[in-house]
Amino acid sequence: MLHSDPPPPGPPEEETPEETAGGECRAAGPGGGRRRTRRNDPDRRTRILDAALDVIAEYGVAGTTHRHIAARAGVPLGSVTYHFASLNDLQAQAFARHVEQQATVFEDLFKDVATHEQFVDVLVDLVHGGPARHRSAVLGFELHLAALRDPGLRSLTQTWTEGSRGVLARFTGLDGAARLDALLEGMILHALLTTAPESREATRDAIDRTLGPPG
Amino acid sequence: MLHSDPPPPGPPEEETPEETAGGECRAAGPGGGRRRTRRNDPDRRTRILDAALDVIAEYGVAGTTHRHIAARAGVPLGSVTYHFASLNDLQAQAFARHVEQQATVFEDLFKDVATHEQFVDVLVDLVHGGPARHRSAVLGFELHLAALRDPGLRSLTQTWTEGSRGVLARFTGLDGAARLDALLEGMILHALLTTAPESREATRDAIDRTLGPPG
Amino acid sequence: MLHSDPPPPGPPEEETPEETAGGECRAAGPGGGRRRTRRNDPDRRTRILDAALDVIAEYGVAGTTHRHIAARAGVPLGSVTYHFASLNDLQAQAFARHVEQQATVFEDLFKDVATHEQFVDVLVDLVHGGPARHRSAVLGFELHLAALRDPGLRSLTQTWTEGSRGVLARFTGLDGAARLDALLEGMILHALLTTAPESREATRDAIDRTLGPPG
Amino acid sequence: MLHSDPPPPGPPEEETPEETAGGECRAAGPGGGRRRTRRNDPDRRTRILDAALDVIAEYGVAGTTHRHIAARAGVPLGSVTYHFASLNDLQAQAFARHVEQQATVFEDLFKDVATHEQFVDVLVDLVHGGPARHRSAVLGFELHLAALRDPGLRSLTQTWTEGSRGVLARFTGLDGAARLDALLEGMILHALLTTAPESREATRDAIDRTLGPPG
DNA sequence: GATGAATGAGTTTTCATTCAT
DNA sequence: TATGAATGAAAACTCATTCAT
Repeated sequence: MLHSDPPPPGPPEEETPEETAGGECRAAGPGGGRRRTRRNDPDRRTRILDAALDVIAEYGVAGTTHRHIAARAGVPLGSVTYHFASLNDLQAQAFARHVEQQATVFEDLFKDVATHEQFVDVLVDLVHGGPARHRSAVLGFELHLAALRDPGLRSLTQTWTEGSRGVLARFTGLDGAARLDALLEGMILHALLTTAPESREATRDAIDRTLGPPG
Repeated sequence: MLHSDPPPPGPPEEETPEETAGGECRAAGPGGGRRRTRRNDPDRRTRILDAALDVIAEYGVAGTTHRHIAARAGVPLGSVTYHFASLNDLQAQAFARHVEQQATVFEDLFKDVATHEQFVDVLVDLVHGGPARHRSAVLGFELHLAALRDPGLRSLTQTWTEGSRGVLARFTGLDGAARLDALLEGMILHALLTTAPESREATRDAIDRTLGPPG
Repeated sequence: MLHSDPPPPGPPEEETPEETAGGECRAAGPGGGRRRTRRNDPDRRTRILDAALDVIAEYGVAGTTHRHIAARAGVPLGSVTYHFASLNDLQAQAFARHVEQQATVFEDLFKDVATHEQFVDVLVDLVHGGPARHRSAVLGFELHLAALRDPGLRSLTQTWTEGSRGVLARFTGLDGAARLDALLEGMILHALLTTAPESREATRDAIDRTLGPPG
Repeated sequence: MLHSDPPPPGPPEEETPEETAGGECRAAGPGGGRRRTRRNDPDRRTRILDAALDVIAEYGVAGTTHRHIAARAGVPLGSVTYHFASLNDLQAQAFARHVEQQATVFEDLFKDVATHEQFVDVLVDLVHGGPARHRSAVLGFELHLAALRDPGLRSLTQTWTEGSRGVLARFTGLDGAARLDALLEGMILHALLTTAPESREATRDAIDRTLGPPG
């Protein structure tokens, strides 16, 4: 449920080239031999996915088109439709990549947390992340909205929620994690939109209450 | 920040009547039947706005088109572009209408609340509102996302937030209202998506902690 | 063939209200009594015509629409369609008004011409009229182009040509007028477009040759 | 400034083929007939440009639409918008092509001119070109009008004017070329519109005076 | 008489997707 | 394998015109 910006799309993790996408209608060439001219741009697929995430974050799902994505990725239009069977497919895979990345990022946030104090500090940072977290926060909400209408995306939101709650639960227990999850989500959304941000103290207070003894 | 469904928008589902009018001036004999074009429809504008909200709720801002809206409102396509200068304009006015309506609805929810018990009950109902609240909840989040990119919509989200916080603050004080607002937002979003809803008790517990003494 | 800007649309010459246009399909009311509520804006018709000429000059025939004209004239859209049966009609009548006005203007230009010297001076002024003549020059060429495709406008161009040649012929004879007419037309067109205008001397030279003894 | 008709644009008049392609991928059995979609059409772009010029000549810039052009070129509508970013763009490129073509045509007219007599003969032919020159003459004036409003087209009219004057100047000197240019322009415009064409002798006379000794 | 509302046709443009190469 | 060309569908929007009031 939390998000921060993914590493720059330089050298990503060399996705397995299982081409589920593209040209699934095409008659297989004679012999189906796997020529390897493709090696010259091995991470184009992931470049496209990252570009798609950029576009979704900037223009919303409504403004996401093959052309925008191709332009952002710096690849020809045909390359996008070649690598992904449909725009829906591409969006789904992009969101999947985002969730995967954010799971790691989120996990790492708490790597060095030893005390409750530190734990809360990290959470407050998360809410007050400012522009640095803008992209990932927006992507998170876009995914939630999209999942509302596309059941195929539900597994992603579920994975995400479970993952982040799992991390939080190590510090709060399962119930506290659920409460915290909701609270953070709401506070991040408001932080994105407000012109008068809450103080860090107010944020900390809200978190403390959620984690403290029942009222 | 809270929402429930507005009254059903008049008689919808009446697909575009496909009126083949035009240029019949010289063909109609003295016995020409009087076609029932242009019914007097004084609140067509608002019907279109309600239809737009329906469409946004169902398909998202991404899937909102003049055609969808016209079909849903039971008016010809040209009628939509006649009443609204652009699709953006229409969306903005629809959201404005939604915010206005929800302000009233939200206010009314607490009209008869006398005790703290009753107050919390209403809040829990809000989160667990089920399909009845689906439409307004979705519209709320769509508006938030849209406002993220269109500064022109910010005043709406601000009005909304201030309004609902104002109502809540009568029971909780300003700070409590802000905390509650965020918490409810997050819980409603999760309630929309989850397949395993939280129990009412868990929801009540979260609310109680947020309103109770600091941890 | 020459043109300069018409007088400001203040008090025009009170066109005869022969409403050939508008609502020709409407069933005449009982008794067809001529109520006189219309007297409150007697020159609205001509205001619309002048606005149409403005729009044609500025945007070309291609950009001429009821809406543009209505906006320019400061009248409601319905008023334009009420006074003129069709857009074509309106354009034709606007061009007719223009030709009529320009005939007068052109005539007046030579009112005080006594010598050949003065005559040529006026012609040179005409070509070098600058922005003051821009509108009428453009309208002249728009009319010519439009008349190329709409034979109904031919009588206007013919009237115009005959009129201006008639005036010129008083100083040059018929043949000279025809030559002069063509030369001026070409020079005016070039003057409209060029960034490096000819000198007045060059213009005068060209006129002199055209009027002088055969080569 | 001069113009004559380009070679006929390939095989026109072949209305849009109404190819109902799309999404047949899963329906075509192993014996599915091989539809002859997408013929290899390397100069479709220029065919569209020529069609655009035809349409402009026939209906004017005002009547030039994607649909008209597509129909005239015998290509589907989408093909026109694929090759040209906007209708303005298309018009500009079409005009550019026209100017380019006419430069050559104009040059060629004078290729074999050896004497002054022959030179004047060619000019008189130009003015009295009749229907054969209609298209290019109209296009010339349409371009001039369009350039009046779109500064981006000014370079075209400038190129054109300079080019034709350059050719004329070889026979007349620069000043004479400018005078001749204007005179011819005006005479061609009048020739297009008049129902009573001037005699060739009158045309020759006007040219002679323009080229002869100053009056 | 005059006009705001209304509408169907048509405009430009965008776009997902297909396919020849 | 990869891509530029191509295309049908549909999007947003414009507009001449009609008509109830």
